[in-house]
Amino acid sequence: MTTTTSEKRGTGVARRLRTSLLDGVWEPGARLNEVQLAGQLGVSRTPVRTALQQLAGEGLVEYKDNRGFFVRQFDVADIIDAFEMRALAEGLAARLAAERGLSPEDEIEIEAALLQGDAALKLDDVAEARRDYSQSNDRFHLTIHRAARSRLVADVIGLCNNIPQTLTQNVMSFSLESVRSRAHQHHEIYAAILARQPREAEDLMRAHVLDVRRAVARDFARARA
Amino acid sequence: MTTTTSEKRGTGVARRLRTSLLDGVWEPGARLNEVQLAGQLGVSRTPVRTALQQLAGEGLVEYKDNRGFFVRQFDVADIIDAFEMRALAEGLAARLAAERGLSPEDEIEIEAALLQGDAALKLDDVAEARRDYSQSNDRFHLTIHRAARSRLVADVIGLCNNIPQTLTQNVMSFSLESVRSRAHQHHEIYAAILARQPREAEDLMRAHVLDVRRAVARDFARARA
DNA sequence: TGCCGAGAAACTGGATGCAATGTTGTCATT
DNA sequence: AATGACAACATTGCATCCAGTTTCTCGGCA
Repeated sequence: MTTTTSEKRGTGVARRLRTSLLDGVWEPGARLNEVQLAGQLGVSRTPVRTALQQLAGEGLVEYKDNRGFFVRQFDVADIIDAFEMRALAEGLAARLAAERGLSPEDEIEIEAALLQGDAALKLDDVAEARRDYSQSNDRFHLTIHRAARSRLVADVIGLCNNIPQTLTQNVMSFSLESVRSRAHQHHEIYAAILARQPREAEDLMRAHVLDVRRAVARDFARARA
Repeated sequence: MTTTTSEKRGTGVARRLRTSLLDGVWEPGARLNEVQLAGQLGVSRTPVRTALQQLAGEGLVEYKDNRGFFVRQFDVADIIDAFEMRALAEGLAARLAAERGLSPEDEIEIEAALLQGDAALKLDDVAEARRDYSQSNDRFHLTIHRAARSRLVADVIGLCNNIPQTLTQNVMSFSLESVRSRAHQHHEIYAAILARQPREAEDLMRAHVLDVRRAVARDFARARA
């Protein structure tokens, strides 16, 4: 018996499968049985196939002829590449945002995100601080993606983010201290965008993402030690 | 009655639709009727839907709830953004190729591509020259993508290339002279990769793609005049 | 003439059935 | 005991069918 939350649209199937994939519910390389998934999700094979097709396009699952869908497995190089690509794409997004200018709504949203982030870092409850900061971080970056006004750039960043989530998310939960050390970068990036300085915004954002990459790598190494 | 070339696999449907889309067979924004396409392709709606979903992931068509698939329409900003993104992604590919090194097969392939390109530019028949150079250009870039050994980077470049093809392809057919003026860049990029100089390979490739963008923009403007 | 709405037609979303392909387990042979 | 052939089973690919939504048509009305 399934929960059957009465999703109004088939995309809900893709969303549910995506979160399961990102949460690492299935082993990397595992075969995804359509009838089994259909049973678990309370729908027929058709929407399951639709969702899997979509997720294959996002790079989360792989398709093999006449054999169906398998959970994509990532290695260390994939994660490194994803950060490199993300640094470039987010840098471009920041540059475009600076070139095309922020809408009043975007300004409000970014400033709210920055406030939320600063407040989160002063919290005593570590779990709460992480949750709040993570949310503010998402708001900050998402708003810049929107401000870039480029579907392609947004798609590319989405592609990059789909990849390491499962690893980085866990790893990210370590050093709140290192997060704190990078908090000022968000403010500087915002200032550059506001001042309509595309070159500077791009450089700052690119360096910021690469800093995050470094921090993740460091925490990852520490976790293994 | 359709041609029914007896494709062995459903992916053939996606391939045929993709080429039709890139060739501009349908108006931008046109609705793609599933039963009609199924009839034309000689299959049922199911594989057509599968293909359209895949093409939606590639950004060639758009999906609207309960209304089906529509031909994606691009504007000038989309094309500019695609070149910017492609410059970054191809630059990254060149850097990764320089870092990870070329396989002997890749070396052979690139050198063959360069030879073909040089030969093409000496041909008298302009149409033949264009066709040959275009092919050599594809070989050159595709080999570098492969040498980068990064599925994500290859996917991103694919995303970028899906976008302006229909416009750039036509426009590209203009200035063979401007193509000739950039021919040496391929050699320089290859030299940098061979010499294992990632930074230089990235910079050269990025500049190369942006040069192409400039040339396309110039030819486009000239065509309108 | 132009606008609006009800009903009809067309189309998509999802479920199901069937043929083809892939997988697995058994058993005989060496 | 290992291997290979083969048959039974499981799973996918595609076609078709039905239900819900959208789109079109056409008559009514201002």
